[in-house]
Amino acid sequence: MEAYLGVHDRAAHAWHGITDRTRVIFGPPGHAYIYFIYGMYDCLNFTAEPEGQAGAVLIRALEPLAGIVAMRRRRPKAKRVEDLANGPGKLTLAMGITRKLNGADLTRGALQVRKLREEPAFETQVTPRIGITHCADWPLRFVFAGSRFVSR
DNA sequence: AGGATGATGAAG
DNA sequence: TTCATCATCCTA
Repeated sequence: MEAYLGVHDRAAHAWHGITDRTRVIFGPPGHAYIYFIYGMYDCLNFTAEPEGQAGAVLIRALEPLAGIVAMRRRRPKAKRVEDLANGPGKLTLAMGITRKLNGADLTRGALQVRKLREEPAFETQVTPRIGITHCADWPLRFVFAGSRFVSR
């Protein structure tokens, strides 16, 4: 995952201020911000700041723990389980997440974030963000060190 | 290394 | 109304 900080972060969509697109980033925390990119892909973020402030976390990858058969069906090009959701566009494809869920409350409804059943077996490592041009060296990317499921 | 593919925001 | 840009993925 990667953090995007808001109006002072040139790499963040919220850098432009409140627009039709960025409205939910300025809304209450715990909601889904989903945007369309490169004419083809949706990317999933969680809003993470109080209402009125901008800040969100881009979910770049995940380790499939359930629903793997359905994920394989949605991503026939992925041969290995590691390739099902090891990128922000791949992740939304594998999960069947689209912009229809933009603004959804993550504490209830179709798309929910739950606590892990057990603590992850990895250390969290902080690195620069990837795939951007502005502020690319800011240490705002958080990965499980050594996990086979992180994005490139 | 380059193409697919279209919304977004800013400028004119 | 145009234009550059883009928090990507895939094939080569």
